[in-house]
Amino acid sequence: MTAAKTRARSGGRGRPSKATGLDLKETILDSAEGLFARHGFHGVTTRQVASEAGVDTALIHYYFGAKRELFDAVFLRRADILNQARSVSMNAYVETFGARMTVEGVITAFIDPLLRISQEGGGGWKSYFALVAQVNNTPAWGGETMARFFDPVVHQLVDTLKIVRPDAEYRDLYWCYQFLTGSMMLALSETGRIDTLSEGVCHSSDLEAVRARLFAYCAAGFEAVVARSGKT
Amino acid sequence: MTAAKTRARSGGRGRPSKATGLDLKETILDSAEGLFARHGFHGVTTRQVASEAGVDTALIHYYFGAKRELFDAVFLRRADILNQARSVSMNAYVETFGARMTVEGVITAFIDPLLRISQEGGGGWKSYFALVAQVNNTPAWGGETMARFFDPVVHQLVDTLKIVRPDAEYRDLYWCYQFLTGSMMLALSETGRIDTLSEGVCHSSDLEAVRARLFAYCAAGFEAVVARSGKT
DNA sequence: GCCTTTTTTCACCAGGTGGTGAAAAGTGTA
DNA sequence: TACACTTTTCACCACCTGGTGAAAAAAGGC
Repeated sequence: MTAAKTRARSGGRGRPSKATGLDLKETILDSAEGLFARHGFHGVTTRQVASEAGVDTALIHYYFGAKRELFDAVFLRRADILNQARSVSMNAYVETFGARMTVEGVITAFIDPLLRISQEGGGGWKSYFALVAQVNNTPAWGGETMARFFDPVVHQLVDTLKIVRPDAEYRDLYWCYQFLTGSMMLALSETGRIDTLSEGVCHSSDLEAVRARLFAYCAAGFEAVVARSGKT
Repeated sequence: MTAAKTRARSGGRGRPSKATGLDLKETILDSAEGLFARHGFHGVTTRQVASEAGVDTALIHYYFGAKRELFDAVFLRRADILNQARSVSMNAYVETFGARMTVEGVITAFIDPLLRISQEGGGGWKSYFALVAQVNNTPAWGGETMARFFDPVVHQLVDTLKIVRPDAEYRDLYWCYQFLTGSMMLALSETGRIDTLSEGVCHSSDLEAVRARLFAYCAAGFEAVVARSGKT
């Protein structure tokens, strides 16, 4: 519905207004992304996607094949952008600070691109992060899906942290990463839970508040775990 | 299937072996719990639940009504036990340590009951935690569901932390709780992601490893956030 | 034994599901 | 114009969905 209106409105007087081909493909992905993010894979029907995109059901299968392939296409579309942004951010940090790197700096370089993209990248990204958070907590097939798309950049984080704290054990690094990703994904998915929980004091849409706390939180936690492990 | 076999096997030679009434109700809840945990609410059909419980589909509606009510029954069944265990644990900590309480102690009293229950409470609890983790990351209705069942004990945590660090602002406390709950739920849901990510170094089923790190991690993060906020 | 109440099964419904095949409409090229 | 090709629509299928009502079976009270 929404997308259909937008599409019809988009062409002003000059150009032919109807989206076609690749544009329409993109429209379908947008609708699917929003719906999957809100209701999960099984909570969405191809009919709903088609309806919101203002498109016939058969067209979805024409472009993407089965429903699951549509889901993968949604997941894949932004994964590359995300991975590249994080990789660039971390490389830049390493090259700029070299031997003066800190744990908090590395973690910031890892997380901040996501916050910035969520803030500046438009509405689609918020849906996407909610989707990833949901997949991250899906036991059945979430683990492999996450691994398939995001493992390399995580290994880059772990390796960089290992440079900053050479004495740290990999066991600790991986566990700390899991704690970190749990916090980060929940914050990025903006479920609204903190709004009601805090009775209006905090807002899950306030990513600036997240930025002001999450980096320090994770870094301190990391240092504490490493220190405790070394002590034992 | 599984449950049906168990049920048939359970009665040895003496007693009538067939479960009935409340026992059967419990069997249905068990099957539903495991399936919902793995595949989410929409990923499970009442037929699957019935089949795994070795029961007719209509019996599910006879006992629980609509599918959503079955889900709520699953969610509710263990919520009370959970909340009471946590509340008792925190009260005991407060009474035992009084003015000598620490942030890490409070956080441990809040989280450890869940770890212990997951380790000692039998297989159903692991499914249940996976289920809660999934609901926690569901934007559509996860927020209200979590609030409905778990808000009171969270407020107890926040209030206790406020006693330990009276200068801390509530904003910081709530954000730290969100970070904490993200880490905790992901660890408890045992998605298996850390196994593949760490290439066998860590195992998501190793809750002892979680216990050895998560409390210190969260406590240090909390202290860092509070310190940073006070400095500003 | 009989009778009432609860528990369990069976047959079934209206509507929705993912997906397909062929026709139609549109587009570009000559 | 005619032609080949891509994109979009339409009608449709076999199957599954949550849910119901009545009959059957079991359990309990007397």
